[in-house]
Amino acid sequence: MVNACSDCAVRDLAICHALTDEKLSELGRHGRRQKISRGQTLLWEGDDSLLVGNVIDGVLKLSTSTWDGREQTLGIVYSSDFIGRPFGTTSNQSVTAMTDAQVCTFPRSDFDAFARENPGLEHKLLERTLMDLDHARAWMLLLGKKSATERIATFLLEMADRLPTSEGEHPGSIQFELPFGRQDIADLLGLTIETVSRQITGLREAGIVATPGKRSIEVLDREALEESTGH
Amino acid sequence: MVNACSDCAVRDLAICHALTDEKLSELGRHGRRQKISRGQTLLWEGDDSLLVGNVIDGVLKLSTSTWDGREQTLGIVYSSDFIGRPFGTTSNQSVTAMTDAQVCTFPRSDFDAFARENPGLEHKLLERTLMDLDHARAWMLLLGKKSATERIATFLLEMADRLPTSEGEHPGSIQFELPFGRQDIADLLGLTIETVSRQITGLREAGIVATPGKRSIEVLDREALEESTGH
DNA sequence: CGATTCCTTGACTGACCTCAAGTGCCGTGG
DNA sequence: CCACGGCACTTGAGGTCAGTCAAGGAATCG
Repeated sequence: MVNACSDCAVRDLAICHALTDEKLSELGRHGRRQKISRGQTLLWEGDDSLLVGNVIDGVLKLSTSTWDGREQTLGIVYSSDFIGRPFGTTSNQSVTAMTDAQVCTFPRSDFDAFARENPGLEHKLLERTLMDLDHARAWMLLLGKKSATERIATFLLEMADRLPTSEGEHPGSIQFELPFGRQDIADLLGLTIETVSRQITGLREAGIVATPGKRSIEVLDREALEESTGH
Repeated sequence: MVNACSDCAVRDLAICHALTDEKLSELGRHGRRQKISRGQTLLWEGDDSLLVGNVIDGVLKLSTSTWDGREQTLGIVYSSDFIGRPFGTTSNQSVTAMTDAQVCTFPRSDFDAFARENPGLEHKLLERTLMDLDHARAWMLLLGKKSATERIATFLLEMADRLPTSEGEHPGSIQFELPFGRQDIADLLGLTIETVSRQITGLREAGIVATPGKRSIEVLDREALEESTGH
C-alpha cells in the first residue's frame, strides 16, 4: 500500500507540511481517513476530546449552543484546516459537516504525544491557532457591536475572499457560490434567518449585490460593500 | 545586578516556566520591565506588532473598535498572562491597562527567534493560545445569542472564579472587587452602560447579589446566578 | 463646598425578533 | 407536459428587548 499521506491533497497546506516524509509516515500510522456526509456531526460539544485532525475536503462548521437550543456558529473550516482540541480533555464545540467532507483524524493522545516530539508541527499548529484566535476576536466585534447590515457585508466580503470566485455577469463583478443556506448564515452572524433574508434583499435593492441563484452571490459594488462593514 | 527573571513574581506561572534558569537569563537579556499606569495603552490596534510580553502585575484589556468608535473588549488579561501577537506582522487589538500594571516586554522579532529555538516555550504558548481561543469562542456565544441578564450572570460568575474573593457579609456568600467600572463591563459584554446598571439592579432586587460598594459584588445565591447564564 | 466622575433611573425609540403567510424552485410521478 | 408536494427563501405585521437621550443621585477630590 502506498503511504496515504505522501500523496494527500493537503500535504503542503495542512500542518503536516512541517514534517519530513519519514515523520509524516510515522504520524500517518495513527491516522484514519473518514468520509462525513452533509449534516453529520464529527465531534460533539462537551464530549471528551478524543479526536483531532485535518480537513482534506469539504466545509464544516464549529458550533455551540445554549441549554434551550439557541445555536451560535463559532467558525467555518475548509480543506487543510485543523479541527479538534489538542492538549485538553474536553471539546467545547461541535464540528458538523456543511457539505460532504473528508477528514483525516488521529486519536488525540497519539497526536499530542507526537506533536510534543515534533516542534515543527507544534509551531505550525501554534501559527494556525493564533490566526484562529485573531479571527474569533474579529468576529467578537461583529457579534458585539455591528448592525445587521454590517454583519452581512462583513460576511459577504469574507466569503468573497475565501471561496473560489468566478467573473459575474456584470462587467467587473465577481461571483461565488455559498456552501450553506440562510439559516447557517444567521447562526454565524448572530441573527435570525428573516433578518438575513431582509438584509440581502436590501443590498440587492441598493444595487450592491445580485443573487443569480438561491445560494450564489454576485458582488456588483465591492467598494460600497466594504464601506458597509463598519470596521 | 541580580538576574531580574529568576526572582520574577510570575516565574512559575507565565510561559517562562518552561525554561531552565540558563535559558531564562538568555531570554531575559532581550526583556524589559515596564510600568503602565491605569488607562495607558501599550499596544494599538492596527500598528505593527513590535512587542510581546508577559503581564507581571495588574489587569489589562484587549480591545478593538469600529471606524465610528464603537468599542468591543476582546479579553481581560491578568498577571502571568501573555500579551501581543507573536509570529505576525500586525496587532489586531489594542492593549490598555485597566489598573496600574507592570509588564515584561520583548521585541517581537527577538522573542520569535528565541521561541523557535525553545520548543518548551512554544508549547506553553500554544496551550495558552488554545485556552484563549476556547475563551474567545465561549464569548462569541454570549455576544451572539445571550440576553442581557444572561451576559451579566456569565460575567459575574467568571469574575467570581478569576478574581481573589473573600467571604461576604451574609453567611455562605462570597465577595469580590471588580477591577473596572460599568462602562468596561458594557464594552466586554456588548451592552450599554445603562443596560449593565439596570441588570445589576435587577439581580440585586431579586436577592441574587448585593453591591456593598460601587465596584464590589457579593454573590448571595450562586445557584440562581448559574441558572441565569443560559449555557 | 463646588466640580468632576461614575452610577442609577426614567421615558421613549428603534432595530431586530417572532409569528404567520406567501412565493418560487425543484424533483417526482401521473 | 403538467400537477403536486416539499423545502428554502421572502415578505409582512406586530411585539419586545436593549439602545438612546436626559436627568438625577452619590462618591471623591481639590
